[in-house]
Amino acid sequence: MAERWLSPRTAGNRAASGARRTTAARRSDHEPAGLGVLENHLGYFLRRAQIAVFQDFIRTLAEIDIGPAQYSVLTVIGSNRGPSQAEVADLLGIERARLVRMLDRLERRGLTIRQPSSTDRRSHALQLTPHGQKLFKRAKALAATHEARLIGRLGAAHHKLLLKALHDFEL
Amino acid sequence: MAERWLSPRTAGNRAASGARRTTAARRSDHEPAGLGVLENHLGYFLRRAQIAVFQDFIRTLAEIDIGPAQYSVLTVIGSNRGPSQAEVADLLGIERARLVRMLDRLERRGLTIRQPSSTDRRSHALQLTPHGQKLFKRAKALAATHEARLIGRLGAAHHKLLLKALHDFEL
DNA sequence: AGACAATAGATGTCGTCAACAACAATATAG
DNA sequence: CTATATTGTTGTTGACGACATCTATTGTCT
Repeated sequence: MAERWLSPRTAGNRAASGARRTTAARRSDHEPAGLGVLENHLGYFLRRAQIAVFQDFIRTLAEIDIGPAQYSVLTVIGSNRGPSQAEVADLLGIERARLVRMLDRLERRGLTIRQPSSTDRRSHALQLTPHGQKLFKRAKALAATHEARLIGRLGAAHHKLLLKALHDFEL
Repeated sequence: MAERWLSPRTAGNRAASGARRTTAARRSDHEPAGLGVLENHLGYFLRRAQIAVFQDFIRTLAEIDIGPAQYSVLTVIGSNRGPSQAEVADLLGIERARLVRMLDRLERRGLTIRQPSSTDRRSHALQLTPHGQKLFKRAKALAATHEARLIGRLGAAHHKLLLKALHDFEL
């Protein structure tokens, strides 16, 4: 079951939309509600950073209706020659059953196809369609815009530091 | 709609369980499947780090069946005097409707209660029950174990650096 | 060569998530 | 006093995450 720290949402939060102060904001007139020990948990801040970044990504790619998960799958398919579903699922760390359903939706949108493997009749060689390639090209450009915005906000050095620190992250 | 980068899972991955190499592993004998441009996306690595940390948290607190979301809610309720649902939802950045259902489940477990507010008949003052306080105490101890393990893995300096970098994260 | 094990992909199912909508009761603003 | 906003709740939807089970096919072992 997916679990997550709950954390303050970013763009689109109710507090941002309402003109009046929220109850929480009013409360801080006397005794601000606090996060307690959550302040010391890396997981909590990882989650909220992830939410913030994902929301910016989703907003940025909204015009082509591609979310982070779809982008990951398109990227792996587009970067490898006819990978199998097992390979894609393994690489991205998702259940094969889940990938089946994602591919179903991508196929319905005409973005990817399942080609019979020439060497293993159980397998498919996944490919982007011409339409999928075109859309993926646009997705990459938009994703680059999103990442540039992150870099702008964090600073190039900070962004690089985070990328490196998280890249080597292992438990 | 919840979105996420897909990324390699950590503990419990199929590759870890099977004795034989996976298709992806075999493939690397000739042409390793790659992540493509995902390698350069902060969001991708944020997601996989978050997944790794959450899974360790969930394993660590499995004995008391408390996930990150429940822990967050219990922490805010336990750290504030009779907060309202609106306050808790605002602070944690979740929809009020969602908190209602979470509180329903926590109440069913006998961990929290909704006291009528003395000042606002629309509101509840949320509280941990004695059982909830006891369980929350145990949860804090287990969460500290989880965090200590993170610190052990990352190194205290690295952990602190990440915590600070993510703490100030804003989009 | 044949039996058995493993793999690839698919479908079913369940509880929960995330989000949106709509509503009633109550508080606040004017 | 009336209009607007807030609090909490219920309903609903598509997707997620996970597990189970199945068929077709390939690989391994004897």
